[in-house]
Amino acid sequence: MEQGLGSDSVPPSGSIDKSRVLDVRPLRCLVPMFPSSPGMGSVSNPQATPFVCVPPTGPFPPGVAPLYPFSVSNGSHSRQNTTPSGAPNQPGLYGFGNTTIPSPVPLNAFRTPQGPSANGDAGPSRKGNKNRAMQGIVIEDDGYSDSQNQSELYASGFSMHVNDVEDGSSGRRQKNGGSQKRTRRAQQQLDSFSEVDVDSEANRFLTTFGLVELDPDRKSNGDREIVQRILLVFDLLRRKLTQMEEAKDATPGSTRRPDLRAATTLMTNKGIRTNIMKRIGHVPGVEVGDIFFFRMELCLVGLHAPSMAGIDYMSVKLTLDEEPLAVSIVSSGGYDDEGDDGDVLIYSGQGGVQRRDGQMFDQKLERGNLAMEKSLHRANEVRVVRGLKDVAGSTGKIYVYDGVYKIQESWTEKNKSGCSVFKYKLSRVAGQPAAFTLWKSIQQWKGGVTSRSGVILPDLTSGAESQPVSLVNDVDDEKGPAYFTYIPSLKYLKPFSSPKSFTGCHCLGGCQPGDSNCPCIQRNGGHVPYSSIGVIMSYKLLIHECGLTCSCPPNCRNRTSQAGLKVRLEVFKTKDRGWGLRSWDPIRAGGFICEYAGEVVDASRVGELASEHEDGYVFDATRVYEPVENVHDASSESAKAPFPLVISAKNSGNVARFMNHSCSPNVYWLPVLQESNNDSYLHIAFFAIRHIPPMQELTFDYGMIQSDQASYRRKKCLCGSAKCRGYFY
DNA sequence: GTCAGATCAACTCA
DNA sequence: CTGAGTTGATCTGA
Repeated sequence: MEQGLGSDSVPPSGSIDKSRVLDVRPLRCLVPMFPSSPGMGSVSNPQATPFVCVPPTGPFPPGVAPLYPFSVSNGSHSRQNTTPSGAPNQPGLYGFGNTTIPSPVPLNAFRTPQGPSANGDAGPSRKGNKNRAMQGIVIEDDGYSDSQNQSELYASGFSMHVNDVEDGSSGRRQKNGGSQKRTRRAQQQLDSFSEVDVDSEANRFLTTFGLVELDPDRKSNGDREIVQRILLVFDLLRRKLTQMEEAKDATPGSTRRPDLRAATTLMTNKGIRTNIMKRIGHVPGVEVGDIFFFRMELCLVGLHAPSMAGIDYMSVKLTLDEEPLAVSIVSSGGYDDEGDDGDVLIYSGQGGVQRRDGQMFDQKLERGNLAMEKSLHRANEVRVVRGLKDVAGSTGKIYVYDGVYKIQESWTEKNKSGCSVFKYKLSRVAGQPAAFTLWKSIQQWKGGVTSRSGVILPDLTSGAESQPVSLVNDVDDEKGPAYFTYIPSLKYLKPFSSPKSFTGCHCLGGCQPGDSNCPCIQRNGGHVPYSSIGVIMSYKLLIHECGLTCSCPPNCRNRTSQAGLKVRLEVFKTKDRGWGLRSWDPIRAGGFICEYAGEVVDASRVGELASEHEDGYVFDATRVYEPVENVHDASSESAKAPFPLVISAKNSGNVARFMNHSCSPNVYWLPVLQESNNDSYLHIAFFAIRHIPPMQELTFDYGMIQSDQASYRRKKCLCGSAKCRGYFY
């Protein structure tokens, strides 16, 4: 039987003839009769179809049902009486809020205030299985907080037994119990490393970041904090698993998927995810412009649930019937989506491709395509995630949340193989911060097509770095910071001396993960601390990089911080905090950004530096750092450099001297030690805490001073974060 | 009608 | 370029 259609609304035949659904003509000529949609009438073509669209709020013209003809029942015209007009609306949430449709009654009409909903009496037509009903509804806190529904929720796959370690060895808790697929998979995992290892790693991160018990409310509805923490734990776990894979099996051909493994561990085994309640419109905790590097990340934070499919949709109870509405799409260019000026997107429907042999056939008006069609008529907001090629050169993709769009029209086209494909034209809802268009602008700046406005110097390093660093002021008249000499790395007059001699490694081709004989890898606990693209793989107190006496080449993975800038940076004038630093390129969580260059200050001279401290051009590794729960894992309680390194960047330094303080930073530093014979050179390297979208200011926590000088060095903090301490040093 | 398990589709990712 | 791999929706049968 069909789902989601009440017996009272089924046509005389007694069941829905699917072919009729699929044969519905492309609905491009259907135009919603929303009173305030001028211009849309121009595409109207009344003769093509007997269907008439009506405002979701009604009133419905006589004989016209709000839904598709095949679900019309005799009593349809009386349905408006059944919608609770007094129900509190959430303007914006459904995308109708500030437009011409003041009251999104149909979309939230299904939300029942209290008990009755638990018994499923939301309407006689409530069919479909429980999952469907539950996922189809945007729920207010009171709607689903009763215990029955919560137990239903967990029964549908969200385990609460987060500490259930003994379960780990036997594989994941899953619906399809002992299928061969799973056994084979479990065997493969045993071959690499055991589920127990993964589980304990996951538990470690979850404990550190306070996610062991994720309360149901925050699973249903996220916030910025929980979204960032979940993404952080995901990426830490993913990197850890990658590192473990590499150590076990150095052959690059092995197709393992740490991203999937990490996501499954968190979502399925631990129930760590948020915004699992699908909704129309923005997702709490995810901001326009946020970037992601894996599809599973979209899934974890509830931005886009399907792990592969491009269209996410939900069932919404509009009147007595449920209908699918699109909630989000991922545009990855896989179906040659074309023609967009940044605010308009032409999106292709899904399906039409045989996955095995790539054979094409006509797309059908079902699933996501049907939901898109419905959303066109309902004019609800659809989240758009743009998939872009990673400019950093690696094969991966970057996903940018570009905010909400509305579907303007739809039609079908014949593709190259002669099969029909659905097309949807979406345009961006106005008033949202630039996201995708910003990326396009940056591409043009880089290509020299258009120039960045307010550029004072195209490259303030004068070629000292491998990448230019622009100096930009589009805020006021200031022509630049006080004069200084640009040097790309830290200048030592005299190295620290280490007690025991170190002669270095002999890895002529660079230190390779899994090479247990390499002394540099040994010093790093058996792992190369960086990935092949310069991402720090796990959080340590200290990184041992290869030094002067190592035989490996300069491009050795274990010399990442010596290799210079990886991203295109600019020094810019902030509104109220002097000069700051930001990046044109996206930066992955853990990505190396730069070191802190300058002159090493003799410890005995530190006292003389008061004025430089005033200027903020001093880096002091001897400061006390608050436990940075968002950065360091539990084993690294307080970061303390092994040597009392103090750096002055007043007279000479690099881009790092422009990085401002924030109490909620997106960058952190680690001490990096390069040893040769009895000499120790300590450097300070900066890494991204989380994914950083282009043009977001880079900031780190300057740390605390524990001395009597503290009080007069104290400065008012303008970082503006919710967790701001109010001052910094 | 409900539920669990199986199957299927999907703009992945290395 | 190929294939192992995931989630969520849908289907099936008891």
